Amino acid sequence: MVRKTKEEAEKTRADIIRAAREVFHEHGVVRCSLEKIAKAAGVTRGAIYWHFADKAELFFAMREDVFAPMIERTDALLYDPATLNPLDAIEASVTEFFRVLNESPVVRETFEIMISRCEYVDEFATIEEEVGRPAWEFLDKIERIYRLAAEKGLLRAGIAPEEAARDTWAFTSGLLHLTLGCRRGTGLEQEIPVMIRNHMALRRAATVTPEI
Amino acid sequence: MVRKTKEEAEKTRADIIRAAREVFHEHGVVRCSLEKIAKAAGVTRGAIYWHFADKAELFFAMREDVFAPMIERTDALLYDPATLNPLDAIEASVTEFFRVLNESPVVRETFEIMISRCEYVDEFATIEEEVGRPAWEFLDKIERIYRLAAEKGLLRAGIAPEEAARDTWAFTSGLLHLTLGCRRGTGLEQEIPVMIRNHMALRRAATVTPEI
DNA sequence: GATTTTACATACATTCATGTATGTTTATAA
DNA sequence: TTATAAACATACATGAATGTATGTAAAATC
Repeated sequence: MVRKTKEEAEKTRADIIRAAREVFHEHGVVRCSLEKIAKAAGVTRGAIYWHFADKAELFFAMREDVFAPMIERTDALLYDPATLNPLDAIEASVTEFFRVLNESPVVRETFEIMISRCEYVDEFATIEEEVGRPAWEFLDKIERIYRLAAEKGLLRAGIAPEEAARDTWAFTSGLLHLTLGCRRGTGLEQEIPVMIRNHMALRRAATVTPEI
Repeated sequence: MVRKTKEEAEKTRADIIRAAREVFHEHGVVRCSLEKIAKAAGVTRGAIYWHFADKAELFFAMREDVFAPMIERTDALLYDPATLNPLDAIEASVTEFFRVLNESPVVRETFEIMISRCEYVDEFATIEEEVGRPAWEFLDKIERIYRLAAEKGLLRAGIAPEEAARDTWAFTSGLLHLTLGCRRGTGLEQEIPVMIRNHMALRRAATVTPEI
């Protein structure tokens, strides 16, 4: 059999993306061949060229597969109307991001590929812009939220919202790179929630702890 | 003429490293060919294979060329006995790091290559460990310094030295990745010293500002 | 001054990856 | 029911890139 139904074709596409992730992660995006990906997916290169124009497009599809739900998920926490303190929203969103990152191998592998297994040159140079965009959007988002917190008097006195936003932005990005770059087992993963909590605590306005 | 004097050979080696940096930066470490580097250096592949075993060794030599002086430079500020407040030492060291990064094209290109133009797989997987090592050593260094600051009562009350170290560590790493990842001209570079200053200011113990 | 290396250049063999062109079968629409 | 086109597999042409083997001329050594 050669011609498949639409569902079967979709499964083939998904198989290719899954195989691409595995092979990209093990051998690098530029270095690996489409032949290797095809074999890992149980198809031939013909199938890959049917579903994707080239390796760059396959890479982008693989990324989108993970990125879109991830952003949706963290944004939901960032903008959750039930959260009264905006700083709690930031803390919850960032914490959730790293929780998923550490618990989902697919997500983790995808980020590892993007950060340390891809050369952003030539056709991939334009992709770098795309890959980096969420980070820049995150800066805008938390800046607005920090401003909100400031208006509510929940941001520590003496800290400007823009300043807090850039600091948290750098902190988050650094945490991401360091936790991915490190060999597993240094125990950094367990510390992350505490680090985030401490980071945010520094920015919270002093409150009177209620006596019981 | 074929056989060169030792100084000429050293110049050839330096030329190759310089060319490698250019080509790595433009076309990626894995993707580019040694032929391209050879041409950019005005030699043949024979010369490269004479001076270096393979591309990985050339990459490593290029990195070391920039890394070693950089670490020496920042460590000098970090451990400067003339600096009374340890937090000043951290601030000076980090600020200097980013100053050099932004003012020296060679340094900047080298970091850009290591961060976004190299796939750390196969032979390069071991190199990743080396590339990441300074970051981990930096964590140890500033942790000790923050502890010193705490002993002197210069660290803000309520912050543990280890906690401060990890936070600054992530902040610095994030700043590096964000400033390199961004297209030039967003003006982030100018903001960096201020960001560092603000970051450190948050960690300084409250002092009585002397009245004049 | 003869010999040995050094510091490369040149040539060669091999391997591999890409893109496209061309089948081939079958779901699907008419 | 037949024509069309989807969903691939196969085959081919092409173009690198790598590593090594070999050549070679001048510097260094003796």
